[in-house]
Amino acid sequence: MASIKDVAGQAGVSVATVSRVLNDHPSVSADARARVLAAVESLGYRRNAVARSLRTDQTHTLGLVISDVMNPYFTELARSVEEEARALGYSVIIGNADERPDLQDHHVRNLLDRRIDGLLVSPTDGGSPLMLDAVRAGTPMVFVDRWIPGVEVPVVRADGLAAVRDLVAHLHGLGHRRLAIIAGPAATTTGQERVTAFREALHAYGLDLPEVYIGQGDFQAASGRRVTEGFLDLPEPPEVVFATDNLMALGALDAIRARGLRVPEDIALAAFDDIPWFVHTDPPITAIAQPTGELGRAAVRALVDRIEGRTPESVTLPARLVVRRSCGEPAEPPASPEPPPAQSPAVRSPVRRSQP
Amino acid sequence: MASIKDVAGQAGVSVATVSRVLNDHPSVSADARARVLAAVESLGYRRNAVARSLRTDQTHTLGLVISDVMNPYFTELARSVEEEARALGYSVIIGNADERPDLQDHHVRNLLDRRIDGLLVSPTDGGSPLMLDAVRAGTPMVFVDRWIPGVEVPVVRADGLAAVRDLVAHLHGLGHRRLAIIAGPAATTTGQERVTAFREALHAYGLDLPEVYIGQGDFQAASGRRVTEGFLDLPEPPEVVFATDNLMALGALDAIRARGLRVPEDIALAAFDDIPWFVHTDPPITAIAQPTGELGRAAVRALVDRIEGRTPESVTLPARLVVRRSCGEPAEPPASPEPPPAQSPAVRSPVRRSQP
DNA sequence: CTGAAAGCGCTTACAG
DNA sequence: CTGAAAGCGCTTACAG
Repeated sequence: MASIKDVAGQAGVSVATVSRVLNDHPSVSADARARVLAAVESLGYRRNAVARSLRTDQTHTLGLVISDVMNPYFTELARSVEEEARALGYSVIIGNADERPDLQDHHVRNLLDRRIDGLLVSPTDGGSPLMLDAVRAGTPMVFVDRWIPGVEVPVVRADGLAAVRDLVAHLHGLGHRRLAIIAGPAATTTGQERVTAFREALHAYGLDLPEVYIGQGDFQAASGRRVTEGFLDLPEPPEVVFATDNLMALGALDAIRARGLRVPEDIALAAFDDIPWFVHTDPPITAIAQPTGELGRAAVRALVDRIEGRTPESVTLPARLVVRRSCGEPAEPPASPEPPPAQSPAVRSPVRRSQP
Repeated sequence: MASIKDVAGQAGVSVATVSRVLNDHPSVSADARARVLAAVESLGYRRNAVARSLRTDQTHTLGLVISDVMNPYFTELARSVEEEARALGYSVIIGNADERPDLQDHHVRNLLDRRIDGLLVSPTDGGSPLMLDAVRAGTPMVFVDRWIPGVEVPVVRADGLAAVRDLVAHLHGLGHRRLAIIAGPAATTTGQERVTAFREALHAYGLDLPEVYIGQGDFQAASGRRVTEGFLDLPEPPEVVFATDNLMALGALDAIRARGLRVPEDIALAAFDDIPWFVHTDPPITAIAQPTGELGRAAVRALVDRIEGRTPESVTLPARLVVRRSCGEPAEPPASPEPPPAQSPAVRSPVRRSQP
């Protein structure tokens, strides 16, 4: 592949001059510039980013380590991250941890070796020595969605507290009293927070969250299936299952369907994270929606701020409840024989509901 | 960040020796090795992959340019690609073209500049000059899923012909005669092939595929919605809509639902590409499933073969029909005069069907 | 087994 | 405005 030296030779100038026109440096004569450009064209020259990075000590690349690409929530997050990064002149390399700490470390190591300018991570665990070292070593870093407590790194995330409270209010209003939750890994902040928020919201209604109604999942579909089967085997099964991510909700649906039970008649289902398919499942699933695109963009901005010497800020955006039919229809008609605004006519028109 | 020079200093050896132990070169004394390793540890040294790549002229990185990460089919493809690549000692950088040729070129350019060792692409169009140049320049390349006719590059893809024929047989058996298709971009091979396969299968049953029943989509949900609305506005709407990817099927569902119509009673729906959610949509959707993971892995193997000097081979794997309920119930019970094995009893047990 | 040295392809003060 | 030269952090023949 042609190098800058070849271009210089062809254009009859020094490599310094070639470099200058390539980098839009002002002090280059129009004539030299023209000759260089012509040589670039005729040689099909492409700048070697590897050499450039070595010399300038910047790769203009961001690393993104997410817990699971197959989870539509993270897919969307990754997409918005790449978009914003591109807009700011960076590319991004995605590392998929698949909810495995060892894989997460593999990717962090790889990304660090590649000298990415900064790292965006949604930690799968409480923080490996490697990750902690990276922070200590001064690697520009920002946490998205999940974070590691006690580590001095900006966090960009959604606060689901209010939405979980709304959800519990909705469920309580529907007459449900035995509510169960499929939790995420205790080592993740989202895994813990969602359970805590749920428990507190229940307490506000004088309800308890007994241990047997807390199933330990790992944010993957199979665990949602397993936990739900356990719930259904209970002498007194819950009336509602709240899956703390969309994949576990899928698993829960699988399990419920496999027993020949119906949602919401036999058991209600709600999920954290909203995805387009929830509008079309049978029944449409009530979910807590995060401002995913916003989160991704804000995270990139924070990281780039940090990289470029500005002061990055943590960002917390609210999540919101999207009521559909998987928890049952409201018993009380508002104002008239029918359902209240939030879960009324629009319920039947899911398309509109999911795109407010 | 500590460099190899720092390590050499600390260990009291030359940088050459450090490099040798780092690369497991045999001729290093046990003593030197130990001192180097100790220095690496105490300094927290991490090899600079950028410098290494510049020197060795290989990045051990594969580029993957896909048409749309948000499409679960491609997400899974990307995942399997990364897995196989990792197993073979490569990392992968994903470029999301979002079905936009300009974005596709952006990523190809970026990847080429980064000197990736090889490129895996699922082309969004018929081949930009940039892409063609890259092939001509000898960039190791393999096409996955879609390809560019006339270009000498191995192709790894699924053949949907037989599955489309099975689908049409299924639809015909259900009594449907007016079948419409939502096509993908004509510039993509999959966009064309699926229409052709569908038309030919229809002919085999003496059915026609009139122009008005061919809707031009772009593999994105919005186009599925738009095209389906057009179908529904026809004086004589089709009895079946076959969406040639899962996102357009989602859009079609949206459009059908918005009119208050039911699937399959008012209109039947089938899709190309199967995804886990199709089991739980209302109704479960009949789809053509590709061996996605296999495709991703085979593509990586072909590309790495090419990179490492072996002769890569094109691979074509069969897709298969997965019958669910979105096209209607078989009129006749199996075992008797009607449906062939492919669409019999299991139809009622979608969970099992999707996980054979 | 070990080290000095060249060189990968760039960028960037420094002189002129 | 332009070029010679140093140097980024590695690897790898070449001598010894």
